[in-house]
Order: sequence, then structure tokens, then C-alpha cells
Amino acid sequence: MAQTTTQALALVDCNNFYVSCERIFRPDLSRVPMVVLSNNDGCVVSRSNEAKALGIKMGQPWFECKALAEAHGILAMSSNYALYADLSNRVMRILSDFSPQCEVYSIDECFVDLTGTPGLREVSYAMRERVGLWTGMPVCVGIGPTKTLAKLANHVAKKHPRSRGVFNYNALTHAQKTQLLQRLPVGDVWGVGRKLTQRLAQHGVNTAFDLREAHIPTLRSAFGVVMEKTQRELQETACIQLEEVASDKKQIISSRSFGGMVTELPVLKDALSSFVANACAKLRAQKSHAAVIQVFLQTHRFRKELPQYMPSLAVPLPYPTNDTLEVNRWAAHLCEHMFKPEYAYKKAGVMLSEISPVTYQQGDLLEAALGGNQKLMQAVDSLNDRYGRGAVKVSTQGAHAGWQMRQERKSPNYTTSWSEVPLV
DNA sequence: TCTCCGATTAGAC
DNA sequence: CTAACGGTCTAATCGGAGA
Repeated sequence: MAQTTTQALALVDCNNFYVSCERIFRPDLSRVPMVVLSNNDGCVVSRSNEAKALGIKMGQPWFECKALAEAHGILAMSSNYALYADLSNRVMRILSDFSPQCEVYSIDECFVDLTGTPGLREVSYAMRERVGLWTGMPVCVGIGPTKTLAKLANHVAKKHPRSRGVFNYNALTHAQKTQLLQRLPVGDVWGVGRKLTQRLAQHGVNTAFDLREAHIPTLRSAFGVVMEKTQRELQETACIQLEEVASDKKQIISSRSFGGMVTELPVLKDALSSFVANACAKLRAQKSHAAVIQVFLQTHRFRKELPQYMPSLAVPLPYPTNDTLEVNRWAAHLCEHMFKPEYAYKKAGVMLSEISPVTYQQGDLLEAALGGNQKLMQAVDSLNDRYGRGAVKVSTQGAHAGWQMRQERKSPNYTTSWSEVPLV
């Protein structure tokens, strides 16, 4: 039997990513307790260490934090996704120099395959230092034989300052591994969330160690195949492969909560046309088209005293499309169909599904028959790529104000817009 | 009875 | 100083409809 080397998979994860992005351009904030808010300035989605220490919870609604924030001078900023995406790309490019095999797992995380690389510790510190030096972004590195254990190692690196930002699970003895897993709550394991933590506790599984050692058939039948994979990954058998090329989306959603309540049909349709433009642009970017269009409306789900209405309607198209104008017509129809004037709406969205790749032949053969806005769409995409989303709009998009989200605390686009770079 | 499909659930970030 | 709680995506699983 061929002896295979143990995988050395590094998970590089940015610390408090959104907050760190903001601080890169505002070094004066480096010790200020601060948070970054979700769209609509709704929830906390990133916290500085100081904010964590003050008890601000991940995902907490901002209005709930107001008192604490005022008492301690916690600064809140709106999220600036153009800035974060740009910094993310810079970090990922640097990491890709360390291995030909990388998977960009999320905006702030990257798996880097270092299998066979000598001097893992030194390489890990080098990654940290180079990213820090070239971008100002602080990162931690966790190394393990599987993705789940690399995640776990990263968690240890983040939590223990003595690790100086790097933790290598592979370097532990068997006894040390066991000791570490015994000290980790099972909820800290990748793939085990709140609900599963509760259910696992009923089976006496409370730590990562308990999960690693659990009776396999029982676990399998009570929790399914996903949990079994997680267990095997804890046992150092790789079940979740590195995926270097991002696969095409199977479903594209564009939705938003409104800044206030919306009661008028034209405003809803206006919002929807923006969502459609956004979703279709994503669809075209991956050279696909969709055969099902779905629109949904929602009243304010947290205002229980108000009447609730959450309709959703889908149309299967006779042939797939990625044409903004065409999808827009369908979306408007669906919206009119569901709209009831007696409700106040707080959110709406568009979903594209049954997505398949556009083949050259299909485009060629069908274009004439379908009236073809393909050239127009290409022009729209390239202008929006160059001058920023929203530079070119179609139809009534933007004609009616009143739905845009709140974003009262946004930083300038330091890296993607010359006009927003401060001059001093 | 088997299969397919839509809805629901759980997770990640 | 009102009123104030994200957005996208995937995979597995469940339950009913229809063959």
C-alpha cells in the first residue's frame, strides 16, 4: 500500500476582517472599540477585540447595543463592501504566492495547501508577515490534516495570543491532540452550529473529543451523513476536498430590507428592478442563464403587531434568459400579482434558479429569434465594471426613492474611487 | 412502492 | 429625535404527489 504524506492544509483567516479593513485607513481607530454593521445598519457583523470584550455579540441588532455603545464610546460603521472586496483580493493574491493550490473559501478566509512544504512554522509566519506588511491586514494561520482540523487549529491560533497567530495541529503528539479536543466545546467545531450543539448534548457529546470518539452507526443514524463527515475529518481522514476553482452558482438571490416601510407599488417595482439588474449581472458574469424567476415580498417580520404577508411567486420561463429587461418585465408582473395595498412592506427580492451555462451555439441560434438584448447587456456590464455598479441603469430603476437602505456611517471607498480618497 | 419535487432545516460567513 | 433586527448560498432531509 502506498504511504501518503499527511496533508498540511493551512487555513488563513483575517482577524475581525471588516473592522480591520476600516482600521487600515484609519490608524487613529486602532484602539477604539468599534463594530461594522450589516446592510441597513441593522446588525453587528464584525467586532474589534475591544468591542468583544465589552460584551457586544456577533449578529446583535445595533439598536440593542446603543446604551452600551454610548456608555463606552463604541464606534459603529456601515459596511463598505467595495472596500472589503478589494482588500480581500489583495490578501488572496499574496497567499497564492505560497502555494499553487489555494481555495478562497470566503471574503476573509483561504485554505492554502502546504503539503510537502518544509518549515511549516516559518512559512506560516512568513505568510502572516507578508500579508501584514503589504496590506496591513492581521491574519492567523491554522494547520491541520483536514479542513475541519485546519479550521480548529486556526481557532486556537486566534484565541491564544501565545501562539503568535500560528497553530500547527500536525505537530502535536496523539496525547496533545486528545487533550486539546477535550478542552474544546463541540460547538467550536466547523459545521456544528447552535441546534446541533443542543442535540449532540442530549447524546452526551459535549466536546470535540466526544464527537471524534462517538459511536459511528449511532451518530450516523441520529445526525446524518454531514456529521459523519465531520467526525471522520476530526479523525484525520479528509472528506472535504480543496476546491480550487469556484463553481458556478446554482441559485442567485438579490434582496434587501428597505430603509423604511414601503406601501406603494411603483416603489416596490423600482426596488425590484434594481435587484433584477444586480442578479442578472451576476448571472452574465458566470456566463449562465436562468429558467425560473421568483419574486418575494415581505412585511416587517419583527413588528408582530402589524399584519404579516410574505408572498412569493415563481415563473418557469419557456427558455432560459439572462436579459435584465426581460427578467424585469416578469418581475414587475409577479410583483403586481402579489401586491396588496393594505400591507406595509419591509423587504423584497428576486431569485433566479434552474441556472445553466450559456453555450455558444445556444446564444448564436436563439439571439435573432429572441430579439436579443445581448449586445446591450454586454455594454451595460462593461460600463458598470469600469465605472462602478449603478453607473448605467435600465428602465425605471432609481426613479422612485423611498426604499434604499440606511447607511449612515459608511467610510470612503479608499481603494476603488479616486474621488473618495481624502486629500490630507 | 418507488421516485421525484418542493419546502424546510441547518450551517457558514 | 422619530424607529430601530443582514444577505447569499449549499446540502441534506422530509413529506406528499404522482407514476
